Amino acid sequence: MPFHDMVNHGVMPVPVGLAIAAMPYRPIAEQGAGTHCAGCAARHTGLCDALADRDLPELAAAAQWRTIRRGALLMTEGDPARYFFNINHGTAKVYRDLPDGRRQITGFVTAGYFVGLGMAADYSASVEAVEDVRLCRFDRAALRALFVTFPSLERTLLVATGNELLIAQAQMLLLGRKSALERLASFLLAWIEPARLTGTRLPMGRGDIADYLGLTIETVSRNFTILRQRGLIAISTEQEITIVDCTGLTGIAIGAAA
Amino acid sequence: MPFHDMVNHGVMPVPVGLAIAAMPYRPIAEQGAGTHCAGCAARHTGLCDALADRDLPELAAAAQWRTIRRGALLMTEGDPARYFFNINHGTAKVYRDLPDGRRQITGFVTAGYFVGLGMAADYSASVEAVEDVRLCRFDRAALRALFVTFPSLERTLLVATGNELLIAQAQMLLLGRKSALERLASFLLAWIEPARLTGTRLPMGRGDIADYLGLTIETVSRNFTILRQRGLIAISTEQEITIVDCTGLTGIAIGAAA
DNA sequence: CGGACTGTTGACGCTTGTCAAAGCCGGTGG
DNA sequence: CCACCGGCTTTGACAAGCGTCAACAGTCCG
Repeated sequence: MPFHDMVNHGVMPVPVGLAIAAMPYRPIAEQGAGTHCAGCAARHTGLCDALADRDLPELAAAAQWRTIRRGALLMTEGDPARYFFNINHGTAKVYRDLPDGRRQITGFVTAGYFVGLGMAADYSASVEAVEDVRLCRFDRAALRALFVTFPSLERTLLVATGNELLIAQAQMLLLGRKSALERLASFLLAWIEPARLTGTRLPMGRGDIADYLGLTIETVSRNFTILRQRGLIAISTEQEITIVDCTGLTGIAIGAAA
Repeated sequence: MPFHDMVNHGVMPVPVGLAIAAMPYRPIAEQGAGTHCAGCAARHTGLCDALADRDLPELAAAAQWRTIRRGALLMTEGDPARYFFNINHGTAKVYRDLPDGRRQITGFVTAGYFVGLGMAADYSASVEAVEDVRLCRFDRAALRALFVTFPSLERTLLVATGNELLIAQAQMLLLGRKSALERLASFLLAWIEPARLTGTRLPMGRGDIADYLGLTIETVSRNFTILRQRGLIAISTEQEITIVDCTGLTGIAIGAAA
């Protein structure tokens, strides 16, 4: 449900992968993925979507299923980039830190997203699970070798990386030029299905939202209150959020004059 | 000479293409590129570097040489994305605007850079020449068709797009978390060769720097003065800039405590 | 010489950050 | 069942960094 296609001006554009509708829970520890790929619920939302069924085993040989607990790290900035990830379920935050502790979350990744697209020798950012995450982990070297046999893998990654770049451009506009209220409105429109009448619980806390929008926790909280008092959103005691006035919220998000 | 490899924290990472050393000026109007490719000064800095000499004619068939005057647009946000560009000389700015006129420059592109990497149906940003620009213009549809014959083209673009993404992440950290002084220091380190003793003239004006760093012209100007007064840089009357204290400037740029 | 453009500097105000405290909720243990 | 504790969120008072408005200086060019 997160990340909807909005108008161009800075409301976040479409994501790299579509969220999958539902994902039956199967208690998977750590194992090779070979036997699972064909019937995998993420069969057509991930990297494997680039291949035909008969070619899946070759890809599966380079992959492993993993479950990452909330708060655990998928990767750490500066470590050798051994793996490439494909999120199947859950949410993780991608971030960079400054030496004195200031943090910028450059993006949240959910089902269907790739992690590790920038192909440098070392990871360029840290990634931490915001809620429990299930994913497919690929060995980078093995994956690169498969590019020769299956150019469609490279095509899929090129499209995904290009989309990430567009999202990044929108986020630069947000961080460089939007007010706190405009940033929060943009964020909510990207994460909450506007037509949905029941409340949506965001997986990340106020601190993560602040680090994503380049603000402080207090400023985020104050602007939540402003949006609520103006009747644009509703917030339940369980922190479930509903968009009440989508038009008004969009107007704020794109920075329409006054 | 612009864009040097810095430490990780937020000083902009390496660019997608290396700047070429020198580029002899030839008054080229508008013509097919076929006869020029083999001897082109950008032969090994652009898209053509992905191909062997004997395969160049096929790529050249989809390309045209162009010269874009300072202030002219390469593309406009929202227009159908017919072309793909490879800069050979000069500097251009990539930007997005909000309806009320606020502008965010998401990047400057120089020799070796690709423009139009995010493969959407419409251009996602506007691009304007900051100084006269010479470039190779490719027809997108024709280029896509060549991907089948020459997968190495796709590989080159994937690497380039990945690098752009890393640069974008660094810029998000800059825009979201760095002070005005830290932003300017980061920018100067990316654009001026630190070891160079003679002054460097930046191709863009204060307004463009402000739009790139998410600041105003006045704030940029004030922080130039601060860096100069602290003895970190020198500025001649012709607006040529020299880095005097690279260590100190780097310390500010990465946000080292105090 | 005069006008346009770019860059610099100053005074002031507003948005946002900082510091502090209180409310709310869930979990734990008596 | 209730008291207590810890984390997260909200709210308030205040300060600081940056934006806004305005004036002025330097350069280019007619």
